[in-house]
Amino acid sequence: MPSAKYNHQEIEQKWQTYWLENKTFKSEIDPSRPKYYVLDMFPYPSGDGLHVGHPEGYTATDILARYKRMCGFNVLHPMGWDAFGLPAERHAVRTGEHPAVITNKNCENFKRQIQALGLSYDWDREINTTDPKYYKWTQWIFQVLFERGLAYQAEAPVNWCPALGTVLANEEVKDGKYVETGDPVERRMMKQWMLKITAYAERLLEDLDELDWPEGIKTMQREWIGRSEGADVNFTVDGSGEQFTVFTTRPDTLFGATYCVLAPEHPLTRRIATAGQRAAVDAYIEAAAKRSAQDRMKEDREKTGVFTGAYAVNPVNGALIPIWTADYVLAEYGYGAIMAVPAHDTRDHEFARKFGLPIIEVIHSDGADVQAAAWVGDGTLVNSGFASVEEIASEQRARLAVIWNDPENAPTINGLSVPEAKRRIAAWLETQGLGTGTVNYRLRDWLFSRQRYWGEPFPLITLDDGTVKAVPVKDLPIVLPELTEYRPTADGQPPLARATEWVDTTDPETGQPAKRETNTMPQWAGSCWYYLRFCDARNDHQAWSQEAESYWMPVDLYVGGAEHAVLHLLYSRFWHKVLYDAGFVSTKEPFTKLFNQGMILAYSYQDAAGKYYYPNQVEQRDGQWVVKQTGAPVTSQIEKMSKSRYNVVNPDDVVRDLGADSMRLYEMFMGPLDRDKPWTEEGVQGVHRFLRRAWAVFVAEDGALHPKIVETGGESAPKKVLHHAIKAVTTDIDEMSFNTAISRMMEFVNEATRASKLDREDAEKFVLLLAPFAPHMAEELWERLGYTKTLAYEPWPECDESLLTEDTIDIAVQVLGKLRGLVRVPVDAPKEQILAAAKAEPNVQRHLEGKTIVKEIYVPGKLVNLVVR
RNA sequence: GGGCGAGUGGUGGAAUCGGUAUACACGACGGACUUAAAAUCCGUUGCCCGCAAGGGAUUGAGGGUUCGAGUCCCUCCUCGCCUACCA
Repeated sequence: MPSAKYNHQEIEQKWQTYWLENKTFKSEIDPSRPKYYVLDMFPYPSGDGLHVGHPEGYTATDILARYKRMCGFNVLHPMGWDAFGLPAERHAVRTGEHPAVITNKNCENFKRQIQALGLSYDWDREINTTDPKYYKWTQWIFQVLFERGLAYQAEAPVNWCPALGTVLANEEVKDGKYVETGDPVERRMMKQWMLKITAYAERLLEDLDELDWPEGIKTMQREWIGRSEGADVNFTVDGSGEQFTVFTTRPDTLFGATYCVLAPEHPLTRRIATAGQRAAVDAYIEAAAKRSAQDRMKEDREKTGVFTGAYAVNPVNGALIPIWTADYVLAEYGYGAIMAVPAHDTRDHEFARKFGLPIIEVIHSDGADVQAAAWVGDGTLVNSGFASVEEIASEQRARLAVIWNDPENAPTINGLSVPEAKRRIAAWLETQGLGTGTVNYRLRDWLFSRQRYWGEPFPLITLDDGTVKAVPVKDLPIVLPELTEYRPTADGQPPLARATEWVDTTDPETGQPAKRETNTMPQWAGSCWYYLRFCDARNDHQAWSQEAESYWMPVDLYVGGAEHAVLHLLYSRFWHKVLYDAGFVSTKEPFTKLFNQGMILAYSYQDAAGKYYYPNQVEQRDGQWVVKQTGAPVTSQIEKMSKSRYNVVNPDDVVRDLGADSMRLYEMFMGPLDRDKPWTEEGVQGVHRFLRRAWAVFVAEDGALHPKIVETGGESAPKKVLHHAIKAVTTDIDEMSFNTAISRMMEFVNEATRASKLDREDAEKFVLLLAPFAPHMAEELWERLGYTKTLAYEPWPECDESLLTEDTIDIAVQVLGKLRGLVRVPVDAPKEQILAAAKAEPNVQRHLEGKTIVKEIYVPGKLVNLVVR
């Protein structure tokens, strides 16, 4: 006997089991059907379990997946675990337990929680980045990069985090701290594996244009890549054979260069320092090295610097300009050296003012006083050139004779506009052999090694002579060795150095002794290509087959948080392009459309002392929030969910109390998917009530199908509302406006509740409409309507437009733009008739009295506006 | 400092192209059911004036374009996120 009440626990359990046992959502290549690949950013399975933010994106993609299946698409909708990472390693260090143990436990918990939400994943494609069967192929891709010369070792200034005992990527450091934990980070020189992402800078930038991604994310990637056009200019150090190159975006201001600055780390800085300045320079370099990135970022960082005592020759006019060293010049960008033009660069201006260096105007703009502030805008070139070489002071000419290819060709750009001057001077520099037009990128090569245990080992060996070789593919994966102690070694070596038997190996080709790499790959590695593995997740011979890749790729829709705007998304695009060049993938870009869901926030309650209270500890009295027990007033605010704020909502509780369908529906109903919005208990209750009302339309008190559902109800109010809903829900899903789609379904349920008869056909169509949103209830109702098979592949209902057209319509009548009445007219009434009816409307007449109509505006089917005087 | 986004009832939000602002939901209030409460159902509900008919103001502030502006343009304010010496 089917139960009468909406028992979400029973229903959800039943259908989740059904889907799993019948592998309802298993997807296989089927060239006869169009494919749709909809992907979630797979989670790091933390020990805290799922929070309500995860299901927001997952529900959105699940709705799309279920909808597309019903529309006849062959849908690929997979899930997996980005399971390497620091928390598991820290746990291992503390307990001595292998990180895989806790990792697998967490994965199981996540899986249980995700399955409890009724998400339609093809679990046969589940992957785990820490599984050797998976990371075998991560290692293989690394070798593809290595063999193409895109992986190299370099002594590089790195972000060393003493608390973690490892280096971090630039992207993982913000304000001198590790973004995840806030531990301070300092600079060190270390030999590291680097990936040459800069070789792809131009393509990573260009191909953004074709992507259907949020503009904000594209902008962030463009800025991260930071392309800037300019010129390399060579300077000689006066009185020594030394030379250095600077990069500038403003070669047009070369005549205004009054000094140069080398980064403290620049190799020449120490070398060119004169005897008199040496002590000061050495002290400055040392201080700069010690200064943490944190200090360098200080808000009111006053510019500092030291004169080296040396002078450079300005290549355009032979002037001697002092060379300083200062930490406002970054060693990692360009050449770590600049020419300073204080008149036209705010940073140089600030520095010049502080140290009394000359400021020469070379771009003139009326009203701009370059002595007071740098002028960075447009203008006309002044003080920039010579009619002939004779104009140049003889002493300067002598210096120029040495460096110019063509000593008779003096530069002149006076009177030109900025863009024209840039072109002219760049061309002149080239003929003189003093520089070239170049493009620079802010993007740096990707620091790819970590001094950790819980990551992919590098598939490389180093022979005694220093030769680095890739391990043959047949010998992959290089599996992590078992350790008893996961701490770095006493002398600062990564934990893998403890596995001496593992480190000491032999070259399988020559039998020579060799050593394995003790660094591991960063967490990004596994997530760089997981979307490709999903295409062919159980392939033991290849990372993926060409057949699977060409059928499923690219990802049609990728949904995740905006926090991965640059890192993961840029790295993935980079790997994908390398794989494209190597012929392993058929598309230039992996993710056609990207969508960022907003954050789910929550109310938190705090007393005057700053102490937080759980929502159930407070209540509202006369509009003021107070602590229930003490009556002490508290403030309520909307904040990010966090344990310390006592405002975390646990999805397990929601699923247990109100059901997965309510949880899903509520997260979609809260507001637009891409916006941040606060969770409220009343809100979930509200959608739960909607589901109960929907249930009551279908199921009578005795548990049988509700008698109001009849074979033919004729033209009924619910039918009309249903077809409106079909139309709106269909376009809303396509546009990912799930909140409005749900309100349309609510309108139908309200109407159907009121109605005494409901066409069986309409009842069925509504169930199909509801299915992507509340799949458990929909399946249950479908079964109660007499079907024995899942509705997952039933065709999506179609809207009958003829039902939406009305015989009569209401036309709004405005006088001078203000609404004064409504007239009901036949839908095909001619304009004249409508205008006449409008003017005849009593209230409209009152507003026309004593006035003359000067203009009549008629918007067909909408309104009439009468302009009077 | 720079970039992006957002500001609409008591609350979350809706309004496809410039065309009836406030759909849908929450909350609140009133009623039914109940010994009572919860749950459920029905009704009312943006603000001001008015018994009503109706009128007035209203989408962060101010200005503009237009027959007509939440929507387009300019100036400003507030909040959120991202970013920060990149030559």
